[in-house]
Amino acid sequence: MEYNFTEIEKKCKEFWEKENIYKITEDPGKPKYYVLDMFPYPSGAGLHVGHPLGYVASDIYARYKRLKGFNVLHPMGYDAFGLPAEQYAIETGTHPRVTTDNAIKRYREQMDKIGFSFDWSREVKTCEPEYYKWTQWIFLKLFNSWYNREKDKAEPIETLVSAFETWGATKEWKYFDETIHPPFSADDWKGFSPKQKERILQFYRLAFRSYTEVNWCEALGCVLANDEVKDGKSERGGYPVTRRKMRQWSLRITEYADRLLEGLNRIEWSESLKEQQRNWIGRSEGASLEFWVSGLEFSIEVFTTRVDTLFGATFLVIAPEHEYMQRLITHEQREEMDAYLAYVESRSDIERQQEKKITGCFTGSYAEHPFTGLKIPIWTAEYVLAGYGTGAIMAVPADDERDKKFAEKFGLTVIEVIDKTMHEGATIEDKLGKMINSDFLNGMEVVDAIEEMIKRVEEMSIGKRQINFRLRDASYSRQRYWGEPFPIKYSIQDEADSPFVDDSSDDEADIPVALNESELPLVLPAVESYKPTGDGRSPLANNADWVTQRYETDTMPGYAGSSWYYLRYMDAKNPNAFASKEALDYWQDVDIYFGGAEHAVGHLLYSRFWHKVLFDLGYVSTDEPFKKLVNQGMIQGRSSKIYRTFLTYRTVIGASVSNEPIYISKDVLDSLRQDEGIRENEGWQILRKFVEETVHIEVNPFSIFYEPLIEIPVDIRIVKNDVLDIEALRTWRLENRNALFIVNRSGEFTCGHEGEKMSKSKYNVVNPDDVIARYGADCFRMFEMFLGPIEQSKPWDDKGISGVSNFLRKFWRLFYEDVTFKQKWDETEPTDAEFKVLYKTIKKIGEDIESLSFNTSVSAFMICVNELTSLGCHKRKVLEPLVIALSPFAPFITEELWKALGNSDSVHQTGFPKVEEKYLVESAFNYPVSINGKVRA
RNA sequence: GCCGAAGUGGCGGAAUUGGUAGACGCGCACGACUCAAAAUCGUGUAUCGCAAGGUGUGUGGGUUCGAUUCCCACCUUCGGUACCA
Repeated sequence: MEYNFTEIEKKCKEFWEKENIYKITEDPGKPKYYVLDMFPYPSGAGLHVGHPLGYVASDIYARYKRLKGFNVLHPMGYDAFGLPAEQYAIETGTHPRVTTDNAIKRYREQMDKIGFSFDWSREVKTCEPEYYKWTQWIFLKLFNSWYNREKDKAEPIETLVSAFETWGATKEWKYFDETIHPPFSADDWKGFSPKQKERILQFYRLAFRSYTEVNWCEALGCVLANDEVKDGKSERGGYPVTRRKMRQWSLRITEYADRLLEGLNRIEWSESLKEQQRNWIGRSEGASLEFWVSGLEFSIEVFTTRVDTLFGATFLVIAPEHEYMQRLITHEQREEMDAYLAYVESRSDIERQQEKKITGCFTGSYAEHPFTGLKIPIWTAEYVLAGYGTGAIMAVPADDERDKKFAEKFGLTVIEVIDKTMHEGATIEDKLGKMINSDFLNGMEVVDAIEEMIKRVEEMSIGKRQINFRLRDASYSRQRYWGEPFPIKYSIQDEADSPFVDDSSDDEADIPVALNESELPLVLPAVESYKPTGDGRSPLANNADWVTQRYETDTMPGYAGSSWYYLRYMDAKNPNAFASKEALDYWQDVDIYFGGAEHAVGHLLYSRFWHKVLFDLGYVSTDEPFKKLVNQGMIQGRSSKIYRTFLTYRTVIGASVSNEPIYISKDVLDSLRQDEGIRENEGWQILRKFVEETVHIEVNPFSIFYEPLIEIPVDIRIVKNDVLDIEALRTWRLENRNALFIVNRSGEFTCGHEGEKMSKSKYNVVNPDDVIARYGADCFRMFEMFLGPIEQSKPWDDKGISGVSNFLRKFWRLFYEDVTFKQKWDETEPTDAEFKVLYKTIKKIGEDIESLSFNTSVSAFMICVNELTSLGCHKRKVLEPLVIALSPFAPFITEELWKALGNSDSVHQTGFPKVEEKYLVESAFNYPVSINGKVRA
C-alpha cells in the first residue's frame, strides 16, 4: 500500500476533532506541564515556513510530555491589536477587525494543516471584549496600587491613603523623596482637595499619568516605548522619532528594577537573553554628590560611579535640558549659550547618535570643589543626557574618555589622580591603580578609595551612596484606535486642552477616575476615521459620544494584551475572573516558553513585571511567569540572485555595445572574476564564444568588457537547485523577453544565493502549504527540525527534504508491502539484536527531546529504520513502541499505523515506551559507533 | 567601543566530566533494476599519496599519555547595545 499522506492527514484530523483528543481539563491526579508558544500577530501575509518552527518544536515537546504522563496545557491564540491593521484601515477604510479576522482565519487554516495538538477551546484573541475586559481589569489593579518600598511589594492604593491620613508624608519616612513632592502632615492631607490628593497619588500609582518626555513619532501620530524605538526610528515603519514632552500614561516598572534583575538568576533562559535584560535595566552602583554653585543659593547634584576620582574633577557638565540651566547662564555667556541651546534643539536624536560631535558651551558659572575649594567651571554639552542620573556629571578628564576629549577640545584642566604604571595595557577607564594627587586617598587602590570617599561624603552630608538604573518607566499611552480603551474617565475634560501642554493648574479639571469593575469591558467604539487627529490625540477623540462621556481617548500599547495572555489560557472562557483561583493554582506558571529573541526587552520584560504585580497582590502564586525559555532561530529566506550587465566588444568596424540586457550565469561570472587579467579561463572563453555567436565574427578576447553588474533577486519558484528556468524568467518579467543569457558549458544558467529575511519583495517566501501539499505535514515537521539546532538561525533550503521524505516512506514500508497491499508485520518474538536497535533508539529519542535536540533525534530515527531494514525486522513488538516514540514528530503517519496495528484509541494518548536496562547495557558495548557512541575500550 | 554567541568535509550539521573527529541527511561517483528516464535499492565519498603512511575541527601558543573539548593571545562571522557618567 502506498504511503498516501494527504488521505491519512484528512482522516486523522477528522478523528481528532470528533474525539476532541486535545481538549484538556485540570486534573489534580496528574502533574501539570505548561508548554507555551509566543502567540502570533495575525498579519495579512499569512504564515511562511519560518513561523511554525517554534510551534513544531513546542508541539513535539508537548506531545512528548503528554506521553510521559503529564497533563499538558498547550494553547494558542492571537495578539490581535496592533499597528499594521490600523495603518491598513487608514489607507482603505476597512475596519481593523475585518482585516484581523480574515488574517486569523488564514492563520488557523495554515496551522491546522501542520497537525498541532493545541487545545483550541482555550483560544484567545486580545482584541475581543471578553479578553480585553481583563486587560482593562489588570490595568485598574495597576492604577489602584502603589509600591511599598518598606515591604518591597505592591499594595492596594488604600494602604497608602490610610498611611497619609495617619502620618502624612514627612521626612521621617525612609522612602520619602523631597524632589517628588513637598512633605505634608496628616492634617494637610485631610485638607487637600481631591485634585491635590490625586496629584500626589499619581506619584505612587503603578499606572499613572504625567507630563513627561516621550518618544513621539509624527508619522504614526503616537508615542512609543523605548523598546519600540530602534536607532532613533520607529521599529514599525522606520519613521523618525523625536523627543517631546507630553501628558500621558506610564507604568512604574522602575520600582521593580531590582526584582526584575534578581529574578533572572532563578530562571532558565539563555545567557544572552538574560544579559540583554540586565543591560536594559542597567543597574549601576555609585554615589550622588552635591556641588555648591558659587554665588548662587543652590547646588547641583551629580551621579558618578567613580567617586574615587573626585580630586580629578576639574569641571562640571550639565545636560542642555537641565532644570537649572537658565539660572546658571551669566550675562557674558548669554549670547553664546542661547546660540548653543538653539543648536542642540535643532539636532534630532538620529543626528546626535550618528555624528557624535564634541560640542559644548560654558555657562559662566562656577561650582566649588567640596574638598579643595577650587572653583571649577560649569559647562553644558550634548553628551550629558537629561534622562540619566541627575542630568549632570562631574568631569574627570584624566579618567574618562569623553571628558578627556571634551577637555582637550576646550582647553580645560586635567589632573591625573590614578597611577596606572603597575598595570600595563589598562585603559583609562579601568578600575585599576593607586590614587595620587588625592589628599587622604593617596596610595589607596581604586576599589578601596571608592569606599573611603563614599564614607567621607556621607559624613559631610554632601553626597550618598546611590544606585542608578537605565530602565525608564514604561510609556503606556498610544494615540491610536486599534487597542484597548483605558477604563478611565475624567471628572471634567477641557476639549481645548492639548496633551502637549503641561496642565499644572490646581483646578478641578482632569482628574483621572477609574471605572468600576462592573463597568468593564469598556468597549472600543466605532469611529468614522482612523486617522490620527494630528494634535496628539487618538482617533477616539473624533467620536463625539466618547468625548462627552469624558473617557480617556488614548488606547493601550501593543504589549498590554500580550503581557498576561498566558494566564488567560489557564481558564480562557471565564466570565467572572481573568482566571479562576483553581485554574491558577493548578497551572501556576509556564514550564517552557518557545519564542523569538526579538522580544527580549519588550514583551518578556513587561510580562515579568505584570506577573510580579499580580503576585504581590495575591492573584498568582509564582513570581516569575516563564521558568524556561527557548529562543528558536529565525528561518531566513534563501534568495536567488541573477546578474545583469551590458557587454562592450570591439569588431573590425569599431566598438559595439549590446543593447539588450545580458545575464551572466553565476559560475561563468565567478570564473571571469577569478582572473580577469589573463583572460584565458573558461569564463572568458564562454563569453568570447557568446559574443562571436551574437555578432558572427571572430573577436579578440581582450576587446570584451562587461559593464558593472546589477544583482537582481529572482523568484525562487523559477529556480531549481540554483539553476534558472530561462524561459520562465522571460515571461515573468517582460523586459527580459529578448534578454541574452550567457550559460555555462553544460548549457545551464546558475544563480547566486543569499540568506536574508523572508519577504515578498525578495521573492524568497516559502509557504508551508506548498511544502505540505508536496511532502505531507509529517515530513514538513520533521524537516524543520532536521534543519539544525532549534536555537540557531538558518536559511530555508529544501534540498535536504528528500532525506526526510525517504525516511517516512521507509518507515511505512516496515509495515506494508509495496506492491502486494499486504501488511507486513509479524507477531514473533524479536531477537536480541532487534531489541537492541529499538531500545537504544527509544533512549536516545527521550534524551534528545528532553534536551531539545530535535535534529539529532530525527537522525536517530533514520538510523533505526536503516538498521531494522537491513535486519529485515517487521515485528510488532519492535514496531509498536517505535510508532509511539515517533508520534510527537510525525503525528499523522503514526496515528494511521497505530490503528493499522489494531488499536482503536489514539497513539497520542498512550505512554512513552519504557526502556529495558538489559539491552541498553549490551547495546552500549555492542554498537559503539551507531549512535553517538563514544565508548571506552 | 562594550556585552553575548559561534567558527568542524562540497553543503546542513554530529561528537565536549578530555579518550577511534566527521554520526545522520543532502550533493556527488559507481553499480543494480529499466528499451530508456524517473523512482527505488546497493556501494563509496575529509584530505595528500600508487602504497606504506602523513595531515587535518578559524590562527598562534600552552597544559596533558591524549585536546574539536581546558587555559592564554589573536582573527573572522552573527546577534544585541551604545555619548548611561
